[in-house]
Amino acid sequence: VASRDHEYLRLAVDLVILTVREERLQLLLIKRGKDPFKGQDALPGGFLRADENVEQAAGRELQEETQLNATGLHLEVAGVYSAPDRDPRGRIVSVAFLALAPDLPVPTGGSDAQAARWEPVESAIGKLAFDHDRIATDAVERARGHLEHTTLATAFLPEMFTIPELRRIYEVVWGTTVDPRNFNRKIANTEGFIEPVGQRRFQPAGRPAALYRRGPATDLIPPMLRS
Amino acid sequence: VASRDHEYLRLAVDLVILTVREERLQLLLIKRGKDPFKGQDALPGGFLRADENVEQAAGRELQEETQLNATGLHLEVAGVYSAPDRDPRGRIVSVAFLALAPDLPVPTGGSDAQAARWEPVESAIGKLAFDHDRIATDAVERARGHLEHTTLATAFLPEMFTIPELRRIYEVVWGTTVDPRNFNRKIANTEGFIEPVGQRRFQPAGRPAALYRRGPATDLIPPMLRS
DNA sequence: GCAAAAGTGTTCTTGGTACACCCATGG
DNA sequence: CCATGGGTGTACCAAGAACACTTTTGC
Repeated sequence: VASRDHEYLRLAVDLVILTVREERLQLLLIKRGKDPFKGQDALPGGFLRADENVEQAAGRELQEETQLNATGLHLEVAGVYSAPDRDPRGRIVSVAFLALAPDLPVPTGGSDAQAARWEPVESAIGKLAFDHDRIATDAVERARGHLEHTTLATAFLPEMFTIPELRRIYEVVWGTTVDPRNFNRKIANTEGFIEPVGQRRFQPAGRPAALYRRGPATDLIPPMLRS
Repeated sequence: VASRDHEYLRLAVDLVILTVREERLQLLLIKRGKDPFKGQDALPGGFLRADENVEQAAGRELQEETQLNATGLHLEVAGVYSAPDRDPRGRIVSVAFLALAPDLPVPTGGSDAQAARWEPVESAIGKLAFDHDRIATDAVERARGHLEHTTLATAFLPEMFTIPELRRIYEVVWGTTVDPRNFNRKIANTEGFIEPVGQRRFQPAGRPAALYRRGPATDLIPPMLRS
């Protein structure tokens, strides 16, 4: 492992996959199948291979450990964690990725993991293996900021969605309330955020909501600030 | 070097150090003293050592290669570059750092580097070694965005500065003009951005400008948008 | 008709933009 | 007094906040 100055090391990717499910912000966790931390909850992840970059490694690990398909999922680097003693197995530096996913079917366990499941962020953070509590905390805060300045909130929703559903994403992720009347006009006035699909969604009660899909815009100008 | 799946590798840090100098945004470059790319311009940087994290490695390399002191300099991770063939010496993944520095004395060459110097970003980018053109381009855009949402513009200035000097930072980094009258009130109304020091700076002509120092605020709310 | 939820209009206020004007210095 | 640049005041307008009201469904 070591050479001059211990400069050879292994590079891991760890994934913070968030979704909004049952009106709560939830985090994808696996139960570790091996030591160290066997049986404890952790972020999905794994080691970089010789023929891939970190983005490809993140997509592959997501598929292997959770059966989720990474195509179409927004995956971005959220941080680098490199404390020399962060992993008892030796010198391992981790590149953390953040992804926002729609409310997908509960994932099943894959190769290295005994089981994968969604858990609300408040109860998940505080009991994770390695330095994953810190990684998850940082990534969640990054996701909250993204909603202010980008159109990424739609990544939490399926292909077609209503404006009230989009608003609830903001409320759940931020833990605040958002005025439905003002939200509607804000979204409608932002060119390219959403595009009408010409259908409506019927519900148990109340007026049906119009359906939309994602538009081409990525930045939200002016930003939507948390109150 | 290689083990199963070539999973052992070396981790480098590369530094994008920006300053505003002679009314232009400039980038700190070194001329490479060794192959590969010997004699070509590149970003300062080097390998992670066994007993340090990437932030410490970035500060150490900055000191070694450019004699600049990293204490007090804002250093942040700006990206991870991990294409398998990005370095002809083998599998090397690089963590890019961004730093904003005041107009410091021209640095002298250090250990690995034959010479270090400032060069305007427009002429520097396009001729750098490795994938450093890409790294520098990404980091410069990140710095431009920081000025909109944070108070980091003051990092380009010495401890005491005037409001017109701060305004020129925005103009130079963004390549736009900013109305001096409106800029003054915008800054003054942002609690904690700057604090008056009670002195004035005399100049060849015109009314002396009041001196300020950085305040405790880090975020700029509401943001200062580029026109 | 009534409850429930979607969606519109209206007012108020805040903050950005544009620009006229005044202030403080050196020569 | 004039040139030069720093700094203030004011009028206008766009966008956010608060909230009354209308629309469209199921029962």
